[in-house]
Amino acid sequence: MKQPLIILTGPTASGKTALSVELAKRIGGEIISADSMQVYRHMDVGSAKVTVEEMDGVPHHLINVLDPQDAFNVVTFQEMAKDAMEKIYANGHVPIVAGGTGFYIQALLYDIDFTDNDGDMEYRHQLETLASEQGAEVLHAMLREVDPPSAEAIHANNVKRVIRALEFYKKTGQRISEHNEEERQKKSPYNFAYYVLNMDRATLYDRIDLRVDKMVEAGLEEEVKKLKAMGCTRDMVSMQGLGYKEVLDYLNGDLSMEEAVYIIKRDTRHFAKRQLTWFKREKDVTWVTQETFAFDREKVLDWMLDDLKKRGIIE
RNA sequence: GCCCAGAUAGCUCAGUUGGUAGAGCAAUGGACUGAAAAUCCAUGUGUCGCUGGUUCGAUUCCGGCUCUGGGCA
Repeated sequence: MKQPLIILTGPTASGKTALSVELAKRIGGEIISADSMQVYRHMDVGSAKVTVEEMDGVPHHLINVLDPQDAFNVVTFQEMAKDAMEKIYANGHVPIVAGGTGFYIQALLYDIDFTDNDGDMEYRHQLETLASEQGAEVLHAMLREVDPPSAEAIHANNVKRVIRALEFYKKTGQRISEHNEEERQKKSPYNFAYYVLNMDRATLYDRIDLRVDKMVEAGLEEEVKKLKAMGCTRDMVSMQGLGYKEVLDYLNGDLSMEEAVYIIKRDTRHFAKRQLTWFKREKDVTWVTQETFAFDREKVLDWMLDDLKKRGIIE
């Protein structure tokens, strides 16, 4: 018998957080955050982190578990999330994965195998300098030597992914293109429902702009100042978050606050669009268009509960 | 009131020595399997302000008008 798993996602500012808490309360669920920024402590306003009041007594996992100096990636996410799931099942509860990082959701839902090869930082840096000194084409040519299908699929300018493909080959002796092909065939080991919250694009963009303004009012600048004082720098994973890198640039005198806010809004819109592209491609997703429920949370919940029963995920 | 400079894609602007036009940004679509709030790719027709004239042909030259900046009174 497959274990139940509920996924509740959508682009930023689509209302995931509030809905996930309500859903958890109704079905006896616990929440696992699939968010690459809310894992970090001291990063509350910029990551739009759920507050303790908002949690309303519902257990949340993978929130405030790392320091901003710590690295975070899919693999650690997957490990931590699987850990949390075991505990939740042991409690007799249903895990609700809520968060906007599609890649993380995929890794968990299909139990993607990231094999046990460690990231080779030294090799990465070596390739990075090679790329910056001799150009991206050189790296791409190297990849074409060892893994032609990957070279075909990955654009030469996408240095990050070219490096990962090369690193994978070096560490495992296998082509990442073959590995990906195998993983792509996987069926989920869970009895799941994958909800994606969405709404009219213009409405979403308005909400994003409004949310960024609220973040600034809520003290984004102060938060980043503290992080900077703690020694956080742009090269850290945590400081690549939207809102953080821009305010850091502002604090370093490279931008005016006005410019920083403009960029945060713009890039958050771009991000939301990318999230949507990801979910569109993901199979087995159930789209939840907010307009059809007149943006009424109760109505959405009623519909979801009904849908979950039909799927046999809850009783 | 007079003088000068503008008026071209949603925005900022370039350009056509007269043969109906192009960049950046925005926007849209896409990729993604150990950096993913990251990284990367693709897509550019718009009464060239309005109106007369010159011309085979005007967005481009000339006149008038309207609007917007700036300057002088």
